Amino acid sequence: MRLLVAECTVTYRGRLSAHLPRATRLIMFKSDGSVLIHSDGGSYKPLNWMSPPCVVRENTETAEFVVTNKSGETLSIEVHQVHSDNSHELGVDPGLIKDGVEAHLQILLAENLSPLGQGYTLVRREYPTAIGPVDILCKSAQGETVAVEIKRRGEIDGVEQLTRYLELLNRDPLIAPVRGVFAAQEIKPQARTLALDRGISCITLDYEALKGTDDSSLRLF
Amino acid sequence: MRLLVAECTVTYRGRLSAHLPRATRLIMFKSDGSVLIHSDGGSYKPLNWMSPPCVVRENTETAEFVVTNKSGETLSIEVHQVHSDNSHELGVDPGLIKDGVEAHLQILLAENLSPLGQGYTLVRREYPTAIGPVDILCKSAQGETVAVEIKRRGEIDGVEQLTRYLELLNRDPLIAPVRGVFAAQEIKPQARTLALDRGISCITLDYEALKGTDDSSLRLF
DNA sequence: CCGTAAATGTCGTCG
DNA sequence: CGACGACGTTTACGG
Repeated sequence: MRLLVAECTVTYRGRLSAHLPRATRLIMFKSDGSVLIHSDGGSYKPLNWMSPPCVVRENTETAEFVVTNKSGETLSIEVHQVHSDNSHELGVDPGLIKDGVEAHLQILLAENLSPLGQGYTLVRREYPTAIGPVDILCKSAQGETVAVEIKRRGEIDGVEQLTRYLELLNRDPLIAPVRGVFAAQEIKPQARTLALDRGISCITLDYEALKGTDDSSLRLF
Repeated sequence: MRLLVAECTVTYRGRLSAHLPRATRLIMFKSDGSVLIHSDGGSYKPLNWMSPPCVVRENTETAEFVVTNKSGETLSIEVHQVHSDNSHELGVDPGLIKDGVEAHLQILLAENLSPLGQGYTLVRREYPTAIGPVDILCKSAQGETVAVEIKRRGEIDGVEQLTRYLELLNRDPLIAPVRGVFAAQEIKPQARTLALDRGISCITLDYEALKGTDDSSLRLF
């Protein structure tokens, strides 16, 4: 990894055009060819960048870098003044371990359907359909089939997604009628309104409470 | 901006939990308090990070950094061995200039509706409804009202969005019936199929051609 | 390689 | 400050 702190001017041409006027920035060259240009603020997103796979060509005469990828996108970096230029050998990273994403909510809810109500039984998780898998398919105490869509944050998109599944499932006379449940840690008002308008019920999930009922906790770290 | 290249172990606890085993990485401390941890590969997204506003507390005894934000999320960085540690004064960045995003497509199409067909007239751009603004509302040569949804890349979500607008607009007897047009630089096959199934027509837009018809080109850089 | 869905999404805008 | 949609979304996963 090469870290170049320099006054520079940058232009990207590709899916759109973007230009950075002359200023001092950090230019990060990663060993896979990717390049990131960071200012001293903002969030993790660089001002400008090129994702791998790509090739860096350095012109030492003109102090210009041109980074290109296969689709013909280019990132041109004109270096006016170098403040610092250091390279480091970092090696391959062992990578990130995560816990608490949607997949975990799905596993925990499938193991314990009680947030849905009494007497629910699991048909299967990731129930396959022609337009993608339904997160959880189960049956209520009364024997109704119930499709559950799980989100960390419940927004309109998720309701639309569940609606498409329900439409398809209800065309199958073997399992119709199917009722929909929208389950999320947090449900936005507009999503709740749309769901209820379509006869889909909403429940909010408590990840910590779900994890408390799980006998296989403390697995990751 | 402080650039620390070091062997480290990192743990994030917040919306989820995430852990990075011991390895050599770049730790970037920005002047607004934000912290980014990068490996020597992958794309622009750091392995782990904390977004501003947040506070960094350094414990020089234990060689540990703890970064906290208002919501109580924490990022703990345990430093085992320092390879390099440099700070730089970068100043405020003048920021990025962009050209070619959806807003430009919308402006250009509103100025010249000919891609829709002959004799179309603009009612207004960003036509307000209760569930959000319709990109372009116009009338055909035959006097039909037409709602246009513009995307750079046309996918299913965009068709769903236009469908919701059409449903709402068609409830208003003053402007009903309203026909839908899905316009994008590129339309995914599944989105096209869904649109046509719902009686929505699809057109692909050529940004360069649209810009060619625009008298106010070459404004940005 | 395409297509879909998730994301500690982030970022802008508008109320 | 929340809601909502765009993003050079990126990233992971499945066919």
